[in-house]
This record gives sequence, C-alpha cells and structure tokens, in this order.
Amino acid sequence: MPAAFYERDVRTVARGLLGAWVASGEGDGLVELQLTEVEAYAGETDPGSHAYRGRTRRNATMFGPPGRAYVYFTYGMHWCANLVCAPEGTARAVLLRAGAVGRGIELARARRERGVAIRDRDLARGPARLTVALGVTGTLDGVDVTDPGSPLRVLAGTRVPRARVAVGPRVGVRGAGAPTPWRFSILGDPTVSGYRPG
DNA sequence: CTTCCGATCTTCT
DNA sequence: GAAGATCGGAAGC
Repeated sequence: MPAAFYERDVRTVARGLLGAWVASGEGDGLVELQLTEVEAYAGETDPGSHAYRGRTRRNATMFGPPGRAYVYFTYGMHWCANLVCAPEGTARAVLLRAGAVGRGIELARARRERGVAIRDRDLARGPARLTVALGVTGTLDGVDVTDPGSPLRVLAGTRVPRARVAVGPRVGVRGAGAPTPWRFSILGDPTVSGYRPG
C-alpha cells in the first residue's frame, strides 16, 4: 500500500487493511497472509493504547512517521505487530490480529508447529501467532512497510465490502478502553481469533 | 465451543 | 512490585 494510505483516520485505515496482504522475507523465505482481523488504537486519548500515558521507550515508534511497523514484546514471550498511522506525532496504530496464510504456508507451519499439527486456519489466528508465522520479532520495529525492499511490507489485496465487515469490542483490553468498538474483522472468516474474556 | 490456569519477563509506577 | 493489545493445554458442556 502507498504511504498516503496510512495518512488517514486510524479506523479508516483499519477497515481498509482487511483483505490486504502482509508479506515477509523473499524467495524461499517468503510468507504472505491476507488480513482478516485488525484493531485500531488512538494514542493519547485512548485508555486502551500503549501511548495513553505519553511517549515512552517502548511506544516511541507509534509517535513516528506513518507506514512503519510498531513491534512490541508482551507477556514475557510474545511479539505483536502494528502499522503506524498519521499524522506524525499522534501515536495511532492498527494491531494486526489475524490473517489467512496464502503463500509460504510450509515455512509458516514450520515456524508455528512445536510437535503437534496445526490446522491451516490456525497458523495466523491471533496477534502473536501471526508474528510467528511471518517471522516478525523486535528487530523489525520501525521498518517501512511501504518499501518494496523491506523485510516486512503490505500490499493491496481484495477490497472487502462494508457489509462483510464485522465491528466489535477490542480483545484483551481491560478498563475504560475495552468496550470501544474498534475491532474489525471479515464476517464469518474461520481465521478470525476467538473471544477471550478479560 | 467455553472456561480456567500457568508460563515468562519487559515496561512503567 | 504489578500488570500486560497472549497462547496452549486441560477439563467441562
């Protein structure tokens, strides 16, 4: 997607990302997945956002230019990836929650499986599973996803009509920011992550 | 399908 | 010192 795509309202960007492709690596290391579920975070005014209490060492990328990846470590063992939106200085980002792996499915499976077989629909079903399938870790924090030569990039895909987009409360967010209906997913898609009580 | 629990460690108060 | 934008396994329906 072009850089201008990210220079809009964070919810507009989130909706527009459904159906888009996220790609990592190249050649034998290529993995591509189509986004089926995302979540919007609105910076300093959003109680559920990492940027709610201002700029810190971890969330610095959120305050930077749009079209970059904001990758953070959580729960002592998981990486999660966001795409930063504009304008610069406003700390808005879209969390990539789930996707359907299209290309590089063998590599994605090898990265995800730890002894037990995993169904195709579960390969990138959830934000931390998605980063494992793509091979994304903290070293990719801040990379430009609009650059074709980047290790992580986003490409235009199927446009999802409004009628096929489900809107609901965010997952895993507690407190005042939780009920905010800023979670977007493709209606009925089997790769959309399940509900987990807070 | 749902609920409960432990794992594991960085970040910020 | 506590909480966290989670996951996988086990157990219950």
